Amino acid sequence: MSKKRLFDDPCGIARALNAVGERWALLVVRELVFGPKRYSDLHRGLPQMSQNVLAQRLRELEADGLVRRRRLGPPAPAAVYELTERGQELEPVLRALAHWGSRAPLPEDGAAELSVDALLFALRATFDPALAGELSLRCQLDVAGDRFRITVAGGRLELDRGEHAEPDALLTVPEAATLRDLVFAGAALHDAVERADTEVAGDTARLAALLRCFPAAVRYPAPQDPGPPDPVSPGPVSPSPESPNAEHPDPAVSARSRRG
Amino acid sequence: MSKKRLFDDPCGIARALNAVGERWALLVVRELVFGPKRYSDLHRGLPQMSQNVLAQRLRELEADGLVRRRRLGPPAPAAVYELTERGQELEPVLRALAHWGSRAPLPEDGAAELSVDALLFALRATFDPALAGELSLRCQLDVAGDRFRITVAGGRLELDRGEHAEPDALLTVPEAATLRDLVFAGAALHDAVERADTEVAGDTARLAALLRCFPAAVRYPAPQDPGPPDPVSPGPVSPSPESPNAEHPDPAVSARSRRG
DNA sequence: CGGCATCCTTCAAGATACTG
DNA sequence: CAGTATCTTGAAGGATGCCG
Repeated sequence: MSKKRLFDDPCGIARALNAVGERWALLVVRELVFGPKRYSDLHRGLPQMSQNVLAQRLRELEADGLVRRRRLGPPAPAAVYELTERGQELEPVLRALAHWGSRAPLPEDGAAELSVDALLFALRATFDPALAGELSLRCQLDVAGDRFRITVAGGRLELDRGEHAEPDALLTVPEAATLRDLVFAGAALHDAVERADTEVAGDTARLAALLRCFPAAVRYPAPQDPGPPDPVSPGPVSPSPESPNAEHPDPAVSARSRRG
Repeated sequence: MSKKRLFDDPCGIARALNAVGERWALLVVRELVFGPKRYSDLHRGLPQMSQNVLAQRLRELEADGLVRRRRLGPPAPAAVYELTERGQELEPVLRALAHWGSRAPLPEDGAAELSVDALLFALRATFDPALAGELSLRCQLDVAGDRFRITVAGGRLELDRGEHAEPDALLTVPEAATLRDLVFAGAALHDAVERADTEVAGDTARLAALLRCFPAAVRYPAPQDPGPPDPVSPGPVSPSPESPNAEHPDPAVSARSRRG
């Protein structure tokens, strides 16, 4: 029961790091932001994390009141972990980290694949209202069997597990990498469909527009063609000031719920 | 030159943690958000961090392009560390962490004091526009010799190192703990002045109003009197979801007096 | 098979001392 | 003042075992 190593610092940042600053802790939270998961699903989303560390992080997060362990069954004696209210309040932290990290270099020799939840959270964090414009769309998304619903309206994006009653468009991809290429590597929708690993239905024009709403400064290598010339310097220092403060989601756009 | 231990995960959160996820890294960034500092000043702000780790973190942050090492002189052969543009872009991350952590429990047996920069950043992160109302104020702040300028207007707070040309109010405290008690422990301004360790000038009414704009869910123990009963449960789960803090019905703050 | 606990190795963190 | 060198402690990583 070795006591956790804590910062003896009353600063809020240090207190936050005392709860979620240990290695892997925030990635475990990331795997839980879209809903409860079982131990083995957590391990699937974080394959590089050794299981004893996963168990220990879960114990610590539970002791700190960020994660709740719930037993399902008895018919199916499975346990699931879910974020408490306090744990869900970490979403702005994850969002800020993901936004900043989306412009950080990819790890070299990166062989690991994005977990489904990581990819979908990246969409949440890197959605750009300016690129969306007046786009309004309800899209049903199926990634490797996991179903999500996307709603874009009024310059805002909502993304959760679940199903739309009447989606405007459907997108089905066999694995996370396919969607990753569509969104972050500039892969063309029709190419993916022609390779028969992707299915689309409904308003594919607006679906394609949706896929262009996520500007990743560090591009994934394009899957087949070199892609458009992207003048992003890989250097350590940000080359241009860009938009100095594109942070505050203060959309003066009034939400127009279309589609009756 | 041991290579840093990296997450092999293309997720933006993991990539961000590869840069600032190591122990102490974000606290070093915190110490630099208000401007450049020398090595010894960094060490003063983080006394519990051993020097070899500080040197290593600085090397890593510099290698990742978040921190720049700059030589001053030659008259004074001192080196300072400062955040690069990329490093300054971490402020939303720090802000989200500080906001979340301001509701986290204080470390038990906490003997350490807030660093000046940590305290001032806590003001940035926990300022509540709803509590500020229509307050408008330019305040000059002197904490243990460090000078900051605060500007509140239109429900927004600005806080930087520097001086106001024509401040509406002045506040001088000998150490960080004094300001901490005034803001987060509910200490009364006139009591601090009477103990002669604090000096105020100008519009003290609006200054007192400013000090009430920072709702900390986890209250510091009051410095001298037991203070108002604060029903904050130390339990692991947050007792009530939102804004349990009392709002002081003292809206006599809309004055617009001007000090010559 | 899912859900961990245990054992062992490796490497980062922590404390102290020391140098240009 | 601004770090580096050295040593010790302890967490992370990997494998395996156990139990319902």
